[in-house]
Amino acid sequence: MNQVVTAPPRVRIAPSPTGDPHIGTAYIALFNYVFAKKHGGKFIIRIEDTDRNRYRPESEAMILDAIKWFGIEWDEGPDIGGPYGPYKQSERLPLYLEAAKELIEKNHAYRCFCTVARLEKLREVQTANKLPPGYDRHCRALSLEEAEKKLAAGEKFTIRFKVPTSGVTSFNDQIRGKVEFENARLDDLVLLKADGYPTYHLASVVDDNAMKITHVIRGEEWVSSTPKHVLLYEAFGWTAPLFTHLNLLRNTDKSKISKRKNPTSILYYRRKGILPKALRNFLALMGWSLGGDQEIFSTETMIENFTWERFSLGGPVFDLQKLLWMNGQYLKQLPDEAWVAMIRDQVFTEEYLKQIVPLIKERVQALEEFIPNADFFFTGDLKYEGTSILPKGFAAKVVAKWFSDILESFETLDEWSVPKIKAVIETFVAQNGLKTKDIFMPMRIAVSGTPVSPPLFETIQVLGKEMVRRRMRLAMDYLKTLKEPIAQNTEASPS
RNA sequence: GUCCCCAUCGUCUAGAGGCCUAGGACAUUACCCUUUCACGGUAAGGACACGAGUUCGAAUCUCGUUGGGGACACCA
Repeated sequence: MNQVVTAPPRVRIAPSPTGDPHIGTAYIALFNYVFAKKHGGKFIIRIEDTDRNRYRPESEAMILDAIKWFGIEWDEGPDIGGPYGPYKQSERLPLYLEAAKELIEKNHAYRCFCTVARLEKLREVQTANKLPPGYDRHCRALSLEEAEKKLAAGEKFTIRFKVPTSGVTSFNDQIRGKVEFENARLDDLVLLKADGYPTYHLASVVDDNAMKITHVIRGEEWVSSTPKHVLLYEAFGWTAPLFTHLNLLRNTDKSKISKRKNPTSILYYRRKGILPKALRNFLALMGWSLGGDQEIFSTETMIENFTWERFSLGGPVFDLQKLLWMNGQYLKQLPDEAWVAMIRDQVFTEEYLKQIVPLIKERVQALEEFIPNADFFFTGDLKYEGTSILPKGFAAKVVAKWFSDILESFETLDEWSVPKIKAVIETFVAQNGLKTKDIFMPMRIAVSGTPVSPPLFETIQVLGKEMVRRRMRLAMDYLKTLKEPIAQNTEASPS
């Protein structure tokens, strides 16, 4: 387990640009970075944009930006290049094609003409019969002629890996030790999709090899596909890197951290005013410790003292409260000048003020009224009280469900703009046979904390998706605490 | 359902067979400091999941049980 690192390691993180930069990415990045620096190696960022359905063009820049803010520097990456570029998988497509072809030639892969519908049906039947779902290797048995015929007929196909049907595949995880899987339990995974893009499995193996990655340090969710990767390395005749699977950050209920239950966007924490060094320290503690009682330590100290032995395997619950405490510790140490600069540069930014002013200026008569009218643009979590969040005649449970549905629609938005937000709300109102006023007041109170505020859609837009999501979730939590049978004519009173 | 991983206070963890009557931190409670609030200080409650074994001795090693998590996509 205490492996000796001889050559300088090359490690990478491989985020996919499918949305906001994720806190889990920062966590994994930190350990990759620290490990690399400890041993004088290189830390690389590679963008895995092979899923064109979930691809969000704005996401890549956001991820790089967020990691930069987080305070760890990469030695090679899509923006700065490096000796093994390009560092974006969509720009490396020929490589994967060639690799897939090579595997077919070596008889380690085959074309699969099964339709998505057939696979779905198959899975359905398997689950119904309580069998583990998996590909039944239907096309593996296809003769060469049959395959050629389908190919000539222009049938769509994927390329699947021919996984050995017997034997055992194992790997030595740097913190878990030897992990073994029976090959018979593995199914023939897709390497190349019908659209010509590779799956993660193919792309990451090909790239890790091409980029001379020595250590793959990634999340625990990859443990069960690692034997497939090992088998791929063998099929190619390449040496596999050393694997390390870190435990996943968890919600309070111990499930894998999710935006439903926690703010997961790095942007949220930046906006909140969490200091990068505090976040790094906190995330480091989610699985690693210096050894004694010291909890506050710098990333440099972590690098100096880093060993995998000090890593613990239990899935750590992400505790916002402790992060806040730790952030406070760091904040207190900062000189006043730093505070002034931070408030000017991060809180009252020109960009943010420019968005807020047009919403406020028509409702005030003197500048001093600005802050009281715009306070909720600058505060974080709001406190809800009373029952004014409930429209007359609706149960709290119902309103919570509204919020949940609207939040879901917000998630699908490809652009956070007033027209799109408006469309979501209006569609929702129409589909549920509500009156506009039914939903406006609850929404307004949820996002601004007050029944008197600037226009709703603009407010939502300016607050930003992360903040709106957070506040609506908190409002939903609050709604759940309201006693169901609300006395009809009770005045709204603080609870 | 199948496979894999994991298991110390509510939470993050220290603990690598005797230093453990299990230590620290967050949170909680009480008191002190204080015009208030906060900070700070002091204190309290609070855990080795269970059962077998190995051993003179087990939180620490082994096995089983239970519990939790992850994976089983033409997503990563």
